Formats: sequence, structure tokens, C-alpha cells
Amino acid sequence: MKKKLNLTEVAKHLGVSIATVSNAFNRPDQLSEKLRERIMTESAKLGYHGPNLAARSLRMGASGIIGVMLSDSLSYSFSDPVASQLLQGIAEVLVENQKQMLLLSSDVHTAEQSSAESLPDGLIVYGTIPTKTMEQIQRIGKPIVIVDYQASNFSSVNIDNQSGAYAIAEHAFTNSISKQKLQEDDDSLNTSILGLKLIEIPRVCRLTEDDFNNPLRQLSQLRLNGYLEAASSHNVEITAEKVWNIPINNHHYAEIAAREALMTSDRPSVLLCMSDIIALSAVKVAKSLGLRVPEDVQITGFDDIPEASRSEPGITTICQQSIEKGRVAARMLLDSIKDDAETQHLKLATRLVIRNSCPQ
Amino acid sequence: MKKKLNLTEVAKHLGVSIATVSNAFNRPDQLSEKLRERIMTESAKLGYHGPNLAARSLRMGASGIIGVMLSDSLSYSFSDPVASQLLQGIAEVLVENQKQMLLLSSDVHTAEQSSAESLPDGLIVYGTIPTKTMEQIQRIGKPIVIVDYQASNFSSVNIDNQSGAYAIAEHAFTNSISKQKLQEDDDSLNTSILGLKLIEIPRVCRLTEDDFNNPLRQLSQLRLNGYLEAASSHNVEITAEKVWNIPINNHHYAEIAAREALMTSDRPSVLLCMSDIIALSAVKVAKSLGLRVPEDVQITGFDDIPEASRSEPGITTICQQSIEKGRVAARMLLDSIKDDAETQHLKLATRLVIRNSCPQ
DNA sequence: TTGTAGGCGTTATCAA
DNA sequence: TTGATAACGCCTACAA
Repeated sequence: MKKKLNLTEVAKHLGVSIATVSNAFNRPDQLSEKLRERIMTESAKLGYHGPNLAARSLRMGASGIIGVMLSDSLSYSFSDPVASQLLQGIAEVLVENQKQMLLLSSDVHTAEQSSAESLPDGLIVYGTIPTKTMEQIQRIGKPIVIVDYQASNFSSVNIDNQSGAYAIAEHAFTNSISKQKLQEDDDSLNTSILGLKLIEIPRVCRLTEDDFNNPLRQLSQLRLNGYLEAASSHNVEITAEKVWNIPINNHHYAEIAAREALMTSDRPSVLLCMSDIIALSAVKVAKSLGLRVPEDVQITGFDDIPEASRSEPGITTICQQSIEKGRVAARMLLDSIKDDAETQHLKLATRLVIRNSCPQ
Repeated sequence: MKKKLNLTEVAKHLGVSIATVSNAFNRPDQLSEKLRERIMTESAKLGYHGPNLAARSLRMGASGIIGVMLSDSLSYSFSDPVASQLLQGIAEVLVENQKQMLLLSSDVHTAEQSSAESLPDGLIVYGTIPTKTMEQIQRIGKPIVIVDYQASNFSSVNIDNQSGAYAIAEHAFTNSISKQKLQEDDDSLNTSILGLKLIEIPRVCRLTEDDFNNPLRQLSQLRLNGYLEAASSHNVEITAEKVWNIPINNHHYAEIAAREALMTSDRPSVLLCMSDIIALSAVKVAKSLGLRVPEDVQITGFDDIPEASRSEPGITTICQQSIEKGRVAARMLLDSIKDDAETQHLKLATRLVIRNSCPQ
């Protein structure tokens, strides 16, 4: 009853050769339909579930499994809408291609030498991962596609963070509300930035001038650059003390930062947020302080997560097509597994989505 | 350069035995610290990444990988907040225990004989899965824990859907707004139900009397029973034509159903929704129709997803602790992998969370 | 269409 | 500590 079943055992029971059973599972054309059927039903009855994946993949050098390595913790990634959408896109393509998905977190990796990275036929890496880990997974010699990060020696899928940030900041500086405000008093627009993972410090705090040139995360740095560039084009002054650092993209930290930003004596009339989660929190805080959005303070987001369109007011944001990004990355990886294609760097388009938190 | 590296090769290069290298990776106590260190750095330099998982797991009969099989498509599951929260809880415990997570969708499974289920050391099954697939994964003889479904031969983690539904319906029927309405006109409360996956038909439609006794999904059926039981306890009449079926838990279908329900001539003053997503959509539709929530129509949800507390008004709902459910299921599975424990059926408590969509 | 044998990379055992 | 060797379960020439 508890006996281990394998091809040999099954073949013995059925009175056929082991090769035939193997063929029944993998190459239906190598034997008669009738025999195949008999083998399938019989082995099912016997309790044989099918070829063991470990053995098969050892033998064939391929597992049909694709690894997805997340820079943030696995658990956090499930709670983050952007990561979830990326995973959604990846999953879509993998399922289409009958691949399974193994989730790896860079945390686990560093903790132990899990060696689990040796199983997948290829890897999608999301976000910024410690150089050491990068080197280690490179060593396995399997195709790798990285997302939201750029490194010359790997294929990658990115969006143009800087131009996206520029576009939305420019919109905020030049829309009708801003124009009117500028007319009313001569002052320039008072603008603050709620930034994500700009510096290493794991808490909500303002930046110092030094931090401006001290990029921690490519992605955040690029968005910051875009904002600042737009600001200087439109004579808006943004000093370091008007830029907040939020260590993790969740409502808890975002609300703390938003409260700080909105309760300073020279309250901003434009609040540029580096994610929709931050923007949603900022709207909530603004409302709780009795401020009207957008009349008193205009708020912009980034990402275009589903909730951004459902909230009230809707969040003006940059759509970065996270689902599509996932699809593209997955396709790219599958292609390079097939053809051993050369490394390429894709940049997806972004799009300004205007809603009521920072209207036309 | 492109040569394949394995233990043998590395051992040869280092001039030590293959067993020693293996020990260096797996049993540090079997050799001198100094030697181990040399082996580790040298093999890293050589480009050896660590023991191959396929081979190791073939040899050891365990892979350190836990499979999670989702009844809905993988891609959908990432977009569903409840599934995401469950995964979040599972991931938390798995990472703690240095296990990796392999995502399987029952779709892929039926499509092919992926045999990927043979790799994991155990399986968490979420939701209702075709009997045939169930039988197949049972055959692999590894520990299984099912979530949100009950079958006597498997360990399971559930919540008490029926009592939860009863509690929230009772609240809706007996709170101050309902009392006042009942006083004003003598009529009983006009109540509709927006149900989830109640029948097989893949579209939004009303139920017929027959459908009441024709359970498709355990979970939805139990919630329906809870609602109906509360209704009959409080002299509220709910006929089949006041119950809608929503085939997939997303905003698209939910809005269609909500619109239908709220635009009937005898508009309900209480709308019981089987998920928060449905409730959120219903609130949106109600607003767009110029109805006040809760004054004109009280709306309840189920699940308590994060967005339910952020929306305006907040959604009155049943908290089902999805994250905790994931944690519990994962722990249960890991335990039964270790101890081969007997099957047990856990039922987590639910809690009524009162917010403004159906206030005190 | 069927049977045989070699080897994929590890780990465990056992003797040195 | 080390070195040899036998599985683990499977796939695929190759020969029949």
C-alpha cells in the first residue's frame, strides 16, 4: 500500500517495458492509442501519479518551472498592488505556456543557500537585489530577465520613470488650478514630494541636500529627477526639506509622511507622491485635516493601481501598465530560454492619467 | 567556460573528495571550519552555485518546496484581495521555515499532466477543485491541507461562513436605520442578495427557486443559508428573484449585478453582498444613482479586505482573517510533514465589523 | 512496437 | 577526515 511507485514498478505490474510506460506519458505517438489508454488507466488505478519531476528534470536538464525572485519579501509583495499586477501578467503568460511558477524571495536566499534557484529553467528578477545575490544567481547560467532595474549584462524590462515623473509634475504645475493660484498671488507653487525608498534610513523623514545626489534605488531616484527637472523648468522651487522619504510602500508610513507634509506651516498646494498608495493615503489625510482635494491641495500618484480609479477623488497618476510589464518580461524570458537570444533592454511607455485629485 | 559544474568537477579542481565538498554544503560539522571556508570561496570562484536541487531532491525524497494550488486561475488569484491575503499569510510562514513556494493552478493541471505536483513536499489547496484533480493529487501521497473547502479525508482550515452570514444579516435587519424604517411603514425590509458563484451559469442573473437547494460551491451556499436563516428569523422575505448570481468576484460583474438590483422598481433598502468587492461596487453604483448609503440603501460585504476600511463609507463586513488563515494552513501543513499528524478540521472565528455602509 | 543500459548530480554508507 | 560506490527515478539511443 505504502510502496513507492515508479516507472519500473508500474511496468512490472502491467507486464510491459519501462520504456513503453515512459512513452505513454511523454510521447503518445510512440505506441498504439489502445495500449496507451490501458497504461494510463491502469497506472492511475495503481496509484501512480506520473513521472517524478525531480528525476525527470535531472535527466532532461529542464524542469518547466520558472522562478520569480522578488526583491521585497514574498509576503509584502502579495500585499502590494503593483507587485501583484506584475505577478498577474507573468502568471498569465506562464500558464499559457504550461510553465509553473516558483516564488523566491531574496530574503530567503541570503539567509540560507537554498539552492532552489538551480531548479527553474529561467528567472525573472523584480526590483533591486543585492549585488551579491545577483552574482550568485548569475552563476547558475540560466536566462534571466530583470524588471524595474537596469544592469547592462542582463535583459531587462523597464518603464521610463524619469519622463513619467516629469510629465505628471509638469501637469500639476500647469493645469488650470495651478494657473489660477499663480495669478492670485504672485508666489510660485508650494510643492512637496512624498518619495519612496529614497534613502537607506528605515523611517519617515525629510531629505537633506546631500541625499539628492545619493541614489539608493534607481527607480525612485529617476522619479525624483523627473520631478525636480519639471520643477526647475517651471520655476518651482523644491528644496530637500520639502522631500520626504517613505521606507515602505504602505498606508501606515504613507499616512505619517502625508500628515507631516500637510501640517507644516507653509502647507503645499501640490503634493507629488511616488506611488498611488502614498497618494491615496495623502488624500485621506488631507480630508481628515479638512482640506479639499484638489482645491486646497492637488495630489498626484504613480503606478495607476486599480484602486486609484475607484477612490474619490480619483487619483491623477502615471499608468505604468504593470500587468503588461509582467507579460512582456515573461515572454522575453521564455524566448531567451528557447533561442538563447542576446540581452535586450525594453522600455515600456507610460501614460498620464488625469483624474480629479489633480484635474485638467 | 560553459562547462557544466557539479560536485565531482568541483572536487577535482579543489583536489578534495566529492564527499567533502558535499559535506561542506550540507553538514558543516563534518569538516574543519578552515577547509569548509576554502571550499566555499573556491567553488564560488569556480562558478559553482551549490548542489543541484533536482538531484538533491531525487536523492533525498524532499525538496523544501511547498505547493499551493489555487482553484481559480493563477492570474486571477493575484488580482483578488482575499486570495492575495491568504497567499501572504502562507508566504510568511513558509519563509520563516525556509521553504519555497510553488504556485500551481488547477487549470494548468487539467490541461496537461504537468507532474509538477510531484515535486513539493506538501500541498495547500485553496478553494473548490475538481474531484478528478483532487483524486490525482491525493495519489501523490503527500500531506495536503485544504482551505475554504471541507472534505473529510483531508485536513482543512475554514471559517464559519454560515454563522458569519447570519450575524451580518441580523445586524442589517435590526440596526437603528432598519428599526426606524420598520416603524415608518409597516412593511418588512426589502432585501436583496448579491451572491457569488451560486450557480454554474457564467453570467450575472437572478436565481430561481430551484437554485436554492442546488449548492454549487460550499462556501457560497453556506453564506446564502446564513442570510436566509437570519431573514426568516426576522420576518424578512427573500425570494429567489431577489438573489443575484455573480460568476466572478470582480468589479465588472459586481457592478452589473448591483445596477440591476438597485434599479428594480421595488428597490431594496438592504443589500447583502457576499464579498467586499461586490459591496464596494454596489456602493459606487448606488452613489451614481443618487442613492445615499446607508440612508437609502444599507450595504454589507464579506471578507474585510483592506480597501473596505478605506472606502467612503467604510464597508460593514465580516472579517475572516484571510492572512491568519494562510498562516494557520501553512503551519498545519508543515506540522503534518514533520509528524505525519492525523487529519484535523479547523474553523477560524469570524467577526462582525461595523462601519458606515450599514451602521450601528 | 518493445526491451536494455547508461547516466543526469546528489547524498549516505562504509571502510580506510 | 577521506574516497569509492550504490541508489534515487527517469529518459533516450540503440538494438531487436
